[in-house]
Amino acid sequence: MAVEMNELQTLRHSASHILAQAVKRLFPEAKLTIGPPIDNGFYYDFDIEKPFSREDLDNLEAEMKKIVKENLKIERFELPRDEALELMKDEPYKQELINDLPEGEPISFYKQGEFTDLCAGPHVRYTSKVKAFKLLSATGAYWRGDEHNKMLTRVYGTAFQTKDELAAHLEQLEEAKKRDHNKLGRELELFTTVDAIGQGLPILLPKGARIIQILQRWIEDEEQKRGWQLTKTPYMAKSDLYKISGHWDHYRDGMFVLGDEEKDGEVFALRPMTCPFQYQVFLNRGRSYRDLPMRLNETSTLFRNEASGEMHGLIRVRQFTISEGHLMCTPEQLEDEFRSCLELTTYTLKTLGLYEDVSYRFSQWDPDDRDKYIGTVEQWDEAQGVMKTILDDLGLEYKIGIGEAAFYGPKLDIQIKNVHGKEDTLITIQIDQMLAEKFGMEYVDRDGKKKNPYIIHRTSIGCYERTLALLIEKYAGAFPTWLAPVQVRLLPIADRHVDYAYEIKKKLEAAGINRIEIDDRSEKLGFKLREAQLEKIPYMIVIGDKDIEAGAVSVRSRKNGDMGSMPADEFVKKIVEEVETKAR
RNA sequence: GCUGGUGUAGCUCAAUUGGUAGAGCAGCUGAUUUGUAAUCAGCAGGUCGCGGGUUCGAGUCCCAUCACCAGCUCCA
Repeated sequence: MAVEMNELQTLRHSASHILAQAVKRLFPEAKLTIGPPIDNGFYYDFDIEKPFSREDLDNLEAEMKKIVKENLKIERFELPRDEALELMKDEPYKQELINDLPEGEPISFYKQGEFTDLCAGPHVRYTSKVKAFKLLSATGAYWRGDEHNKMLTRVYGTAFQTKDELAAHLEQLEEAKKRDHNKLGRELELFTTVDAIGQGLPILLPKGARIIQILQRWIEDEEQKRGWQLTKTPYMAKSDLYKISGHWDHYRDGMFVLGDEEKDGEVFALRPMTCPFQYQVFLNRGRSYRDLPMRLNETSTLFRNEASGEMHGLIRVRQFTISEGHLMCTPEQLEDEFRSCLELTTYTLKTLGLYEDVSYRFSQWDPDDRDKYIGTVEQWDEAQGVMKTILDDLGLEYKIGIGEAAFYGPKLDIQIKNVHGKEDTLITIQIDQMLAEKFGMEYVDRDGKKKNPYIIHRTSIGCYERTLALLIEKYAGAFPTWLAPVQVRLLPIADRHVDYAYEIKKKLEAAGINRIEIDDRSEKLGFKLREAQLEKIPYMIVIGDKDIEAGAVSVRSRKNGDMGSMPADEFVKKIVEEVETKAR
């Protein structure tokens, strides 16, 4: 059965076969596995003794060009299972794939010149169709995506209909690198890392910390307005707590455990999630249905012992701070409360300018991987059923992620792609009907009976580090004025203009605009900034005799260029409005 | 954790086959007082990621380790 593919995907698929053919010519001992088209190109995985170097890739690319020039016809044929296995007798991975094909499924091959590959197709008809391609990298990848399997060598490449499109794509990859938060964030002095502190533990420098402070104050106030109560709970707890929650059994590898269980009577662990701590607020006294919904929020620092190869800039770290809330409610309240959690995320995403960049994923459990989860099949069916009803009522477009659920319940994950196209979860809203039972959380209902509340786990803005990373990439470091770590830079032309610059600074500060730099050479406060930093500042104000005479400022904006001279008060009014409306 | 790559001054990069570590920008000091986001001069700055080894001699070769990058796996 041929897989659905558009023209470009078909072209890329054929490019991957040409790559495989080139590999077989130059490295005959290489074993073939699979080579599909992907979002921006294609890859092919090979089992080979020594991974390909960049030089190998260049040689392979040259060989591919030859194959294209040879203009080989690409022909499809089918074989019965025994003949298929015989044809692929030197290709163990292909044999495995053949054996996995269900009975009755046709076993198809594609042949081009001396090269034949087991493949469902489709393909272009001649190798000469694949004119514009490039091999990008060689990395490791597990056979069938399973870390217990052998690591293969994966070659990534891309292909386009025309050379111009290819060139444009490669150019775009270069541009993306310039926006990469991990590079730009360091250049702009938002964060840094230090060998002696360790992996996944970034230092937020003053400018980066300031942005996070602005975000945090904004979101805490917003949550309060929407009925969320702030809590502050401990950063660690005895193992007892995690044994109740199930973390000890299901999340142990992800935790930093302090002390030795064998030697010490008590063992502590840093918290990887806020849930079990915040539940204690609910448990503080007996609860009635009148207490519900109870919306608790915390700006919560979490610690997760991620595997060493996982850390990445500010996107994946071992210590992070998240706006994490837990909402206890009755079954009747669940849908409305879920909706309001979603509305809050829509509001934050729209304000930040990320709304149009996200997609939704309904993350469900994997019934075949029971060890990963607590609860019964019935409980999961119920929780996922409730969530599906809510999502469908909301008319939300989502894809389904099997095996992406939390160990205690299904999630609505709000996904976003970074500048390299890699997807991560920015925000999550989860429905949990299991932990309340484990923790003995109950409320007395109207009918006098004790019941377990539903719990919604949710974040409003995600974790500050990751959100900052995506904002850096979204704006290429040129943050909207309300977020910019430097909003205005004042540049007095001569010493006699310095006093006036400080007057302007005072005026701005009185109006709440307080991220200001003055280039004051007489006081030796002036400093040069790298170009990369300068062009990110929203406003530069040049001050000279004419301005002082007129009580004006000469404004140059990042967005609109030279805006000429305007009364100082007018500029203050303008920038205040821009900040208050959080204009982008 | 796995595969591969990288690590020289705050940043960006140099350093023949192993033979005394260089430059620009940033920094400091001084001069300049200027109309639209790099004014001029001088000075200083490095146990070449850290630790071993080979060698008369290591930034260059070998081993180990840490960190960073890409990808896989895993996840907010």
